[in-house]
Order: sequence, then structure tokens, then C-alpha cells
Amino acid sequence: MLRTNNCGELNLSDVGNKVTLAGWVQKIRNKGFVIWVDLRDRYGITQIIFDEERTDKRILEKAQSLGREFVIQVEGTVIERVSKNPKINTGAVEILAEDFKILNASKTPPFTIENETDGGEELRMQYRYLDIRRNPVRENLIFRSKVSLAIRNYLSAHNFIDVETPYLIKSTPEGARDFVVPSRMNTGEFYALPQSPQTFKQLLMVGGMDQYFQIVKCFRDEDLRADRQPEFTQIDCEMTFAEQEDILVRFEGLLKHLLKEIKGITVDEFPRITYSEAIQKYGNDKPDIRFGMEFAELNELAKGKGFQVFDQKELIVGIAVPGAATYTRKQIDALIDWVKRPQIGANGLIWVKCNEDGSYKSSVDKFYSQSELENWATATQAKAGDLMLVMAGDTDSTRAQLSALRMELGEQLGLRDPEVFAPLWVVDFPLLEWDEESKRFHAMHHPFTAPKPEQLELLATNPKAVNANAYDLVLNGNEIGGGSIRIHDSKTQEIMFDLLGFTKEEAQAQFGFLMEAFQYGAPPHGGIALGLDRLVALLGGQETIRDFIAFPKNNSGRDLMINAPAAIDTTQLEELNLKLKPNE
RNA sequence: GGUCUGGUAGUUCAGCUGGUUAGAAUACAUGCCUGUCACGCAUGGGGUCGCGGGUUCGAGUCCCGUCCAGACCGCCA
Repeated sequence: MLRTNNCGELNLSDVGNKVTLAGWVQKIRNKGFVIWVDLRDRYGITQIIFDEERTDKRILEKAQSLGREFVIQVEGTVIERVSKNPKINTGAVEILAEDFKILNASKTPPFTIENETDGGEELRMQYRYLDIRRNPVRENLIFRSKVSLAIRNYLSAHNFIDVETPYLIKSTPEGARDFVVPSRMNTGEFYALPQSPQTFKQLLMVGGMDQYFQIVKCFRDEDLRADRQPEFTQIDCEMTFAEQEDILVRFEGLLKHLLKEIKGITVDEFPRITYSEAIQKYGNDKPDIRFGMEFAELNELAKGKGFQVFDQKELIVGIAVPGAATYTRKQIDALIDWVKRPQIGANGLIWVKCNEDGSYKSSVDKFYSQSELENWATATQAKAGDLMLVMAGDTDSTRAQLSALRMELGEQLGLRDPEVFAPLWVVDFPLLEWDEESKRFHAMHHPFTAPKPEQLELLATNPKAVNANAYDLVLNGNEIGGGSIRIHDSKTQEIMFDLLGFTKEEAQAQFGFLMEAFQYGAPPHGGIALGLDRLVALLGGQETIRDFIAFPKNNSGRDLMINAPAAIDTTQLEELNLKLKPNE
């Protein structure tokens, strides 16, 4: 070993010991008569001292040549410091250097290796290996490792078997775009990287594995966001002979276990709301329930009072913003501008101040009496001191807009505390979703999701009305997992493919293997997949997942460090029998 | 595919309605400093103002295009 100790462990009890440390030069403080070097490794920082009186002249001189991020090995004696630093573990001692070796020099790094670095996002990605030397990033990765281990422990303890499924599989038309890999040995044919191991885990159930899990990379060739990467990690799980309730209980248990193990937080039983309730009360299917501001529909109260803007609208819906009655005209105008931004796309916003004296002041005083506004307040549960905000328009987009506003206000009012965790289940998702563009049904979850058994008949007559035993696990306004009870008989699966617009031949070509498997005693089964990156980020108190991934891609799917994707050699192309279209 | 924001020293940024030699902090280098730990002090080097075009007597600043980065909408079964 090049070291006897790490840089985070020496203290007063080691005084007098001869030690050898190795690490990176974090900082050099050269006072002339004495040079201090902060030596850093994963475990901490230990101060090395070279001084005029006690250090060999040649060594002292050689120490002048050190620079930031040099890798050195130091031999010396642990001594008690004259002036101690209570901020670090090793702050009571320092190493009086007797000799040292430069194991490797370093160029001056392009940004500071400090907790609060001066480096911008782009540079940090380009030099990710330097970024990982910084405490926050390193701690995030260690945190992820801890979460991952806790997941494995929990699932193992509950009889789940970790099985690896292939990455080189087949492209499917449903869902996200596939990343595609040309096959050299099979000219003109392509593998696709899995968007999820969905069909394989179902086949494992047919294979009798009973309970399966895998912490697995999935790939989707879609545009990115702060919380979306083209390759991401799922905790993929499936259970045989399980009903929805069994799965909810087991995975509620998993999240509770993680919150306890990782955060030391105990949470009560997770609330459950239906999809339609979520849409109605929060305007989206992944509500943040750390705060209220639930939607109140005001059609009955607000229509037919001469305010024409409202009269023609499909939906009038409002929320009560706690304590915001004191907002100035300017603050309210800012909110109005905010919802009018093209990203939100609202036409406007009606406001009603609920004054402390019980009176109401609104932007629609001309049309509504005090008692009518009071009815609004009752509906939105607005109290004195609150501000009601009301939007109107067609149902779907108005809900989406008010939902965005609700989240923004939650943010502005500090109601989205990252150390508060409010998980919930959203259940009873519709099975299908009508897509105007392609004029056909899409699977809301995926095409293997089973309709509710009691609604099987409806499938033929009114498919829109059919719900599924499908569920999402939502945490603080983020969907962290989703799953369903699956179809396990080939007949239902055929009906489903038919509804989704597959011809018999297409269904056979795409998923024949699955439907065939279902004819050999496929057991009832269901499962769930949780997004590990997002989960870890949320547990770590952040909403951007990039700093919990060792080597993330940027906004446009590039790895700035290795500069991927990149062109490939013509010989490689020839080998694959591919030709690129010339650039226009 | 779209909307918005940004690109100026190694780095993070300032630079107003266009007007001398483009600044600050930090990093870097050199020197000083008898207990530093965000050390301090002094001095110094460091710039194709993303790129291309245009307007103008004059462009970091205005206009057009383009590239790059970030946030969001669409998309993400």
C-alpha cells in the first residue's frame, strides 16, 4: 500500500505515530517560514506541515514546487496542532512531513475543486473526473450507492431474485423512440436497446421466477430535461400471483424502508387517490401534496352572472393561495404575466383578495357581489388573508395551466420543502388514451396492462371508459414509479393489440413470443418500475438528477467529456452495410 | 419541432441610451509574511468580447444568420 492511513481518520490518539498518507493537494498555504498543505482523499482532509526548523531544507524547498491537485505521498509524524481547526475531523492534528514523493503532477484545474465551485455546468461535465473530486458530487454518488444497497437488501429480504435481462433486444412501435444498434452478423437488421425490460420480466414470471427485481439501465431516445436522461436506471420489479394490493403494500414498504434507512423519517400509510380525482383536484396525475391549494371548480357559482369571459368557458377553476391577500398589484401582475408565457399559454387570471375584515376585493367586482365571492371562497376553502386565483378555459388545458401555477406558487411560498416527503399512490388509471394525431388509442401505461376484470365487457363497447389496475407512486410532485397488473392470457392480449390498432400480423411479428408464452400456463402477475435516478435525487433533496449520475449527458444527449455521440469510420459503416445520406 | 435565457481573462461575472487603452473577483506567477486553515500584503502576466455577415465615422453593445450551453413546451407506452 502506498499509505498507512486515509486522510480523514487521524486524530489526537494517533499523535507520535509515523504515518504515510497519499492524496491530492487541495490547498497550499505558504507562509515562508512554514508551508501547510491540505491533503485530500475520499475520506477527508489532513493538514501536512513543512517548517523551517523541523523539516529538512531540501524537502522544504521541494515543497515549493507543489501545485493544486498534485498527487503526493507523504511520510511523517502525527503531531498535535498549535492552533486547531474544529471544522474538520482531523483538525486537531497535522503531519510533520519528513519526506514526500510526487506521484503525479497536475495541470492547474479549469475550475476550483471546492464545495462551491466556480465552474459552470458545461466545464464540470467536460472534466467530470475533476468534478467528482468535489465533496457534493462525491457524496451524491456515495448516497446513491447507499440507496441502491438498501433497495437490494429490502427486496432480497422479501424473496425477490435479481435477474439480468438483455440489452440488445427488438424495436417496438409503441412508446418512446428506440435507440437502435445495427447488427454486423445479420446484415440490414437492428437490435434496439430496451426502453424497459417489460416483456422479459413478464416472461420470467411465465418461467416461474415468482418475484424478480433488477436495477437496470433503460434507454429512450427522447428529448431531455433536468430530470430526464437518455439512459437512466430503473428498479424493475415483477411479482407472480400478486394483486394490485400486494404490489402497493410491498413497494410502499420499500419506500418506507428507504425513508427510514436513508433519511431516518417514518411516514404513515400513503394516501391513495384515483387518477380522475388527481386530475380534478390538482390538475395533473403526479400531485405534490406537501401543500394544499386544491382546485375548486366554480362553474355553478361563476357562470351566468354577466361576466362573459367566464360564461363561454368549459371550466372555471380556482385555488386559494394562503396568506397572499397582501400581494401588491405588481406581484399579481407578475403572476398574470407568468401564466401568459407561451410555455403556460393561459389567457389570463382572475384574482380575489380575501381581506382580513371579511370583505373581498377582486378584478371582477363589477360582475360579482360580495356574497357571490364569499361562495367562491367557501368552495376554494380560502380564509381571510388568502388570495383566490381563478382560471377559465377548456377543461384539459385550464387544469394543466392552473396546475403549473399551483406548483410555481408552492415554490415561491416555500411550501416545497425538500426535507419533507409526501408520497402517495395514484390508482385507477384509464387503460387507453385517445390520440388525436394518429386517430387511434394509445395504451396509457403500456400495451400489457390488464383492464379491470369487471370492466372487460366494456372493452368492446366503450373502451375509453375502461380503467386499469395501474398505479403510480408519486413523491413530492414527481412520478417515481409506475406499474400495473398485466394481461396474462393471449386472448385478452390479442384484444388489446387490436384496440391499439395492430393488425394480427403486426402483433404476431412484434409480440408473438409473448402471446405464445401466454399459452403455456402463464400465471397472473403484475409489477412496478421505479426511477432510481429521480428517487435518489429526491431523497437527496434535489430535483435535478444529473449530479447523482457519475457521467451524465447534457441537454442535447451529448457526453461532453468523451464527446459522444460521434461519427464512425467508413470501414465500420461498410462492415455494418450502412450508408449515410450525404448532408444537404 | 417550438418558446425563452445566456456565451466577454483559466473560471464566475460586470460592462447603462453605440464613443479613449474592455473591468472586478477568483485562479495563476513572483516576492514578503513566525500558526495558517476562504490566510494576509505587494507586484505581474493573462482577452479574436462564440463564429459569420450587416448597419454606422465608430459595434462587446444594434440587426440578421449560425454554433454552443441551460430551462421549459411538444415528446417521454
